[in-house]
Amino acid sequence: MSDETETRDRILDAARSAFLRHGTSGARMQEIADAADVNKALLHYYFRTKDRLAEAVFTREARRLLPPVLETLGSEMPLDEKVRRVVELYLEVLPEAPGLPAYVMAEMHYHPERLPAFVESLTGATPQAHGTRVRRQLDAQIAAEVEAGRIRPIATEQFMANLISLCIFPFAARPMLQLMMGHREGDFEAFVEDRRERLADFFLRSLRP
Amino acid sequence: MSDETETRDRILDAARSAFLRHGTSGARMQEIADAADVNKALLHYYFRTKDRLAEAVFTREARRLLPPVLETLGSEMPLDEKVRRVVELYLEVLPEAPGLPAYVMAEMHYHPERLPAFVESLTGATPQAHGTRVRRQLDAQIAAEVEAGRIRPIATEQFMANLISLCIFPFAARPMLQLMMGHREGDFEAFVEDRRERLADFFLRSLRP
DNA sequence: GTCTATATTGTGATAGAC
DNA sequence: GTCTATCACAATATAGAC
Repeated sequence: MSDETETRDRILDAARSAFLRHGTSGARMQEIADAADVNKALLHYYFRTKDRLAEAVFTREARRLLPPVLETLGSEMPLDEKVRRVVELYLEVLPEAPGLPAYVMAEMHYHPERLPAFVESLTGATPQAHGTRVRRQLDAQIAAEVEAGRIRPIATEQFMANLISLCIFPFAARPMLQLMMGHREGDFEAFVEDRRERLADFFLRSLRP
Repeated sequence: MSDETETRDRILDAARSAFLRHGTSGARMQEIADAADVNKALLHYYFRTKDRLAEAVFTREARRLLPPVLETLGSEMPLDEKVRRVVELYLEVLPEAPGLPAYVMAEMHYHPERLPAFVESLTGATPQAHGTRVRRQLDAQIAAEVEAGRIRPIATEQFMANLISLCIFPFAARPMLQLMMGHREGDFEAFVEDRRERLADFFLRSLRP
């Protein structure tokens, strides 16, 4: 049973790699089995279908990304700290996961109907509950900061969209960015390093009165 | 031959719809044929393989998005005008193309080796040429603005990444954003409308000294 | 250019031994 | 739990008539 979970994890790792490189339907069960060093039949033994295997991978990856960010945004932490924390979280994890954001966004478009149940199983709460909790917390904080004259008025939706866009997009569009910027070996890593130091300030500065 | 191009376009439209909804390998030739109201064999007559059909769709879509933006960024236009123009371009086109950014980004990750040749065929110039032209033009403009004390120093790469991220990401991650924001029918459109008016200012404000 | 019919291979999934 | 062998069908691609 240590073997059991070890094999299961090996399959998940192999599947993750294949799915991120080819997409769910582009990946081949045979390739995953080979990479996990097991037989194809074993994939079905553990996950029944390709679709469920993809779901397991998707869930495992999302669990690393969504909960910490939602928790941070919905917390009592001061607004500027939240911004720094979210930037930190994303720029820490995403460099280790090339292809993940693009894969996730594409799959979300291909199966939007699965999303609500997915988030629910992920957080233990209905999406609406999370949505409104984060939403209200940010609404209140932004209103208070505006009232105190520390930031300009901004719609909470735009605040969230801007922050998350700046964190995730460069990783999702990495091949295009590298091309546009004439990147060579290692340039992207340096770009990200620079970004880790400056992104939060860039964002916060745009909120100044 | 008016028939010829008309049929070809009908196939491209049908393929576009299928690819954006299911991805290249997830889409079925039969579905495309049905939607275009032709037989499957005709798809191969016009495009030989599914892969070439996908490439044709990809190219046609990218041709609408990349050249105008690269041209704007590489032009002699003042920096703040460039920002407003790029925001305008993207927020004008992307609402009509749900699923396109996510599809494009995923496919770029699945076939990064095709990208250089693709950009070359698209713009008639090598990616490096475009890259450096846009790059140098922006480098010079940013340096001049900094020198004049009108903006804070910022690396050109961060400038470009930030601008493009803010424009494209919300459309690429639309399903997730809608969920996080508790959107109902029409809410996303209102969000985009608001964004069209405020995004350029948000970005430019972050550059202020 | 467009169709029907068919070839052929790829691929997810299962049966059953060990 | 893991394997070998195989099924069943889905899906791309082609041949050839009209």
